[in-house]
Amino acid sequence: MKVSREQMAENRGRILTEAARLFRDKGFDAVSVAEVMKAAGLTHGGFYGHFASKDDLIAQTVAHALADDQNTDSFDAFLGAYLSPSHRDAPASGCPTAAFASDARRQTPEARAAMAAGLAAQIARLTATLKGEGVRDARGAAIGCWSAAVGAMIIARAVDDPALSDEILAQTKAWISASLKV
Amino acid sequence: MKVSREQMAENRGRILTEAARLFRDKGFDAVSVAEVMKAAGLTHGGFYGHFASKDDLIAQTVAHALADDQNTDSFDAFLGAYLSPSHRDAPASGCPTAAFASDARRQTPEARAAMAAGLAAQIARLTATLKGEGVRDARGAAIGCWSAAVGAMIIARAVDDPALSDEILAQTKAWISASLKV
DNA sequence: TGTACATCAGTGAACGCGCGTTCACTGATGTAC
DNA sequence: TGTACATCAGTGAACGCGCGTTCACTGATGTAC
Repeated sequence: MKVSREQMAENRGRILTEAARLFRDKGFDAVSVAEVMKAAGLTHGGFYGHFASKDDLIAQTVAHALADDQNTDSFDAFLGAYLSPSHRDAPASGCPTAAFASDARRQTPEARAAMAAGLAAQIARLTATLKGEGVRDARGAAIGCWSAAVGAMIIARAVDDPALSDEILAQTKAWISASLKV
Repeated sequence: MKVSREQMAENRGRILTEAARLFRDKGFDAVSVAEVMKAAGLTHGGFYGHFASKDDLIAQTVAHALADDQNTDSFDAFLGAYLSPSHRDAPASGCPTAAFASDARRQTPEARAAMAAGLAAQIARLTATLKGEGVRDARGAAIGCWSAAVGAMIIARAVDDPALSDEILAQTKAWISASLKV
């Protein structure tokens, strides 16, 4: 049955939100179109009224998830929240860069372009924050810090030894902080 | 037809080598058992004489690929080779940590344990190298450097803007070097 | 404002396809004598 | 050392399954009068 224009826009938004959650949790390949639609409270057949293909959904989800990313805190507060065990243990609602970056390489040009745009925006945000805190070569530091934070999160999630995982988060956090105090 | 014991051992080794190459290039999900066997010059039916399942192959490939990792160079030489465009552009023969870490989260306990063991060994190797070069808190620095190097490689590969990708590698390399000179 | 009807968002059965895995078979290996 | 035969690594057809995608249909929406 047809639904109102507002309802349709809301449905589309819910598909994107649920896709962002499921893709971050399980990866692009392991989540089916039917699973996303069911999570959004719809049936799978209606999917193609909203998106051209699963690849199209992936590209739009990457763009949507990275655009939502904000970090207006002080750098220390941001880093503390990012490299925390609770962020590590909740990938479904966590950083889309850490969740999507590895798979992005194998996605369509549209998805990779969205990734590049989101990354450039995040680097710009971090550069502004660090510059405001008096860090010299703020852009170089922003790129280095962001690489270290994303890398530590991916590695900490890969490991099933909780002590090693905690140590990777804590040591990386300490190392980033120390290198900014120069 | 039956083959000699030596031939069988050689076949098994070739399956693991080809799996390591294909999995690094395309990811675990996108490579089929038949594709691995064909790359090793065999047919898919014989696979289950060597491995219990595809998951078993994944776990053994992760263990095998990470065990082969060595870096006996000076830290600067290692870092220069690691964060190079040529390494970024050849994931199939490149660092297995950068290739497997993100997907490891969703693999079997056996694969995750192999990941943890490989990571612990790599951190120990880097710690020894840095300690030998007079770095204080060598373990903390090793963990921070490794997180940054792996994160930069994953991000540089995710982006389809060559200038941004090159900048991520170069700036991360410079940032790591600078933070070790303190 | 009220009515008639064209539009179209969503439904669910169906499709072709490739996957992981199984299994009856083949024929070279390697052991028992 | 030579022969007979049991073993078993590898083959390739076949399986059941879940996937992305299509499509005829339904019925509420929203427009024309």
